[in-house]
Amino acid sequence: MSYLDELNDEQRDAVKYCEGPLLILAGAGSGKTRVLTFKITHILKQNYARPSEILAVTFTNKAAGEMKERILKMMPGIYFPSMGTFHSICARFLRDHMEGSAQSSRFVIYDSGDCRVLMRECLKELNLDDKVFTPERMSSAISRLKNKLLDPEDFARTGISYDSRITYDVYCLYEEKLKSNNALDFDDLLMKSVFLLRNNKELLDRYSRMFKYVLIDEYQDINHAQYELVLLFSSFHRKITVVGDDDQSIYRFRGAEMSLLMRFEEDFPQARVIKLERNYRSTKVILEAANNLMKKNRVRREKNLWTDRKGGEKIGYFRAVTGRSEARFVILKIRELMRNDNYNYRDFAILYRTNAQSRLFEEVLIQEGMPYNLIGSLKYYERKEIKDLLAYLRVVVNRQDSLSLRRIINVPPRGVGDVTMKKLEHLSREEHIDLLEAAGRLSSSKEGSAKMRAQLTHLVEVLEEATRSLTVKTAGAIVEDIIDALKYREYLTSSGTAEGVAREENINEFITVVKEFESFSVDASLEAFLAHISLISDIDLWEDSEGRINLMTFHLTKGLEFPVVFMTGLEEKLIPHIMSQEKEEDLEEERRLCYVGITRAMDRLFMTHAEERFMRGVTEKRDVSRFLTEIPESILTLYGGTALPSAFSQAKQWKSEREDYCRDETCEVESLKRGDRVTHQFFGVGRVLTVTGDTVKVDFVDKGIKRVVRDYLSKSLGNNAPKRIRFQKGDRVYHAKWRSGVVCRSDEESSLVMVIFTGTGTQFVQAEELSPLPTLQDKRPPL
DNA sequence: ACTAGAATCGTTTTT
DNA sequence: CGATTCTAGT
Repeated sequence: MSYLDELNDEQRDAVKYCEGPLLILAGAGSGKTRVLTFKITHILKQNYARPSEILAVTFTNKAAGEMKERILKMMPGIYFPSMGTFHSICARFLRDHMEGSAQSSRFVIYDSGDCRVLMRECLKELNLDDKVFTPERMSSAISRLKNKLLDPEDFARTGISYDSRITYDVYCLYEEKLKSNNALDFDDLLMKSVFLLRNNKELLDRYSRMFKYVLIDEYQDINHAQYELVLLFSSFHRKITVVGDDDQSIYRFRGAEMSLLMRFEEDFPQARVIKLERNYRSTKVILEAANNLMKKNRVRREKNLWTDRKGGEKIGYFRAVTGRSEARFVILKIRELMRNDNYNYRDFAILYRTNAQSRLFEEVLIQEGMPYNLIGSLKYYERKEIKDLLAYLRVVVNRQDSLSLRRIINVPPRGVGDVTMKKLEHLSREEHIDLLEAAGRLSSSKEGSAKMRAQLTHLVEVLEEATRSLTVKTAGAIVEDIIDALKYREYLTSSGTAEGVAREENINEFITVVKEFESFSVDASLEAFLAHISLISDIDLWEDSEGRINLMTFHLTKGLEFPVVFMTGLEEKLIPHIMSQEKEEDLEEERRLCYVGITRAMDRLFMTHAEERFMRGVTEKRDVSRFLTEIPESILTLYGGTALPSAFSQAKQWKSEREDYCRDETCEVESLKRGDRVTHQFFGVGRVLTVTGDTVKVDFVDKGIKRVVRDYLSKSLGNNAPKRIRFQKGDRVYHAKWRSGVVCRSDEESSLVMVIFTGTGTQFVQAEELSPLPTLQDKRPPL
């Protein structure tokens, strides 16, 4: 059994124990993924079960994919039907078995944006004060209920206060709307699965007998509904393996209950418990920082994470003046490490608490011409034209989806406005027909203009025709049909604007995505495509082999590791976040979040923060995070900054870098003030009006008042005539709004440039709005 | 019905 | 600051 030799004693125990329930308490970096994959391989090799008899739940689809890949390397040709996230497994389960119940198997999955729209409708209908009962608050209240498996009736039995009366009304209406749209939200996927299993003994029997082994990863982050699901699926064989680490529980806000991990032995009294405490990932110094931090938490299992790796570099600490100089420090440090220690871009992770912090890093990275990967800005599916297209497709699959129909009923414009919509809604309610049917009827009546009716008739026909072709055509073919029939391209490009052409490009990209899906998916139907699209997460799309610096939130790093990690924005109000500083449980969760970040680092760790931060238009003073002060001074190395926080006032160790990072702030920045004469590459000569953070408002002689990023200005000494720059295919460019991109086409005549932007896709912009960026070859680390 | 400009508002993490 | 919603005017 050669594969078992690669494991340590505890890991091997965990792999070989297949007789009953098992709890693996796996500290950070202790090789839990390895244990899980080996265990599944072991089960298969020993013929304890077949692949279809194993239920394996991971935290992301990506993790599931990697696990499958690794097992496939050891045992080629295997297919695992039940390996994935709770949500994807449940979606599949419901699609297979919900036929005949309230929501049919053709349901669509509403994302949080869709749910917000739906919730807004509810609140409006109930005439609730939307200052007090905001869609966000009500949504999260209902989400909590669903995670606790309480349907409106269950909830009604538990409380009677005025607020809960309102919640009850909202919940009922919200559910009603979901039902009438034949839609489910994320929480429904879990809750309805549990209800289905509870109410259908035959189904429960079948599934629980089928799953001879149930394995759950990241058990510390499961919520009540998921827990119930685990119990149900494993109820027959009770051969359940869960892996978790209470110190890494960071999803309380979405219902995760750490206590479920804590009480596993009570739920399964005969359970074995195996602790994996040997860390293979990090240096001793990094573990010491992590362990010291976690000692401060009260609610946790005692543990002793250890490594026999030698000490390693001390943790780099940098206190910057502004957010921008913090970013600059990080990027220059990366340069230096690449130069001295042969690191590749992909070895670095820049981590932060909130997505808003990524901006500064992006800006500096762009300036420096360094490639990066921004994870968690899944902008693609948020683009208008893509959402429109998805809305069409949803209606095709599920004509009851009135939310989606409403979105596209007047796109392209068909003369359907508020008045017509009101009529349609009325008709739909009176006649008990869906909205699409109502549109069909109205279009053959005498109501409204003839032109509008003709166009409505066409729309209904196109959609219904697409629905009929569902069984015979692939997703891609249907998408193309609809785009052609509705002249969607023409609609986008008719305005003749650059934006329109860019949107058309995005449509092409979408078609490519659909076709790609067709080629790798077993099921190439439109339904399958829509289901797939709505359940992929940010991290699923991350490709780590690309040779780019990685930017992401602390939350998204779970399960990942990087040779060099930068933890940034370690300030009070950011981490612990201002919203999580009051309650002890919240605070402890923030500390765990910090712990998760620290334990991602393999070789080197840097912790940074800024004295002041520019957010939402104002600059605010910031204090160092209490978590940073919980790390012993003795394992920190202080890099230059303007001052030391009081907690470190004893430390004397200063580095020569100091001057480097201060220069940006004190010299260049300080020197730019109102009245200064400046030159901009494209706008020419002007005078500074105001300086706000990183943005400077300048009154240009030729171009008038514009706001530009400070870095693209230089103090002007003479009358440097601005040159017009020609862009060509392949040039890297920067745009104030869309940020970095690569030139695709350039039209001399109109000075329009087509750019594919990293985050936002294709756009057409005026050449004047672009600044050239150094190509990767040009920009070597400075010596 | 549609549009452009004004006003408002929110401060986190995500399947 | 920036995204979203509201409003007034065509």
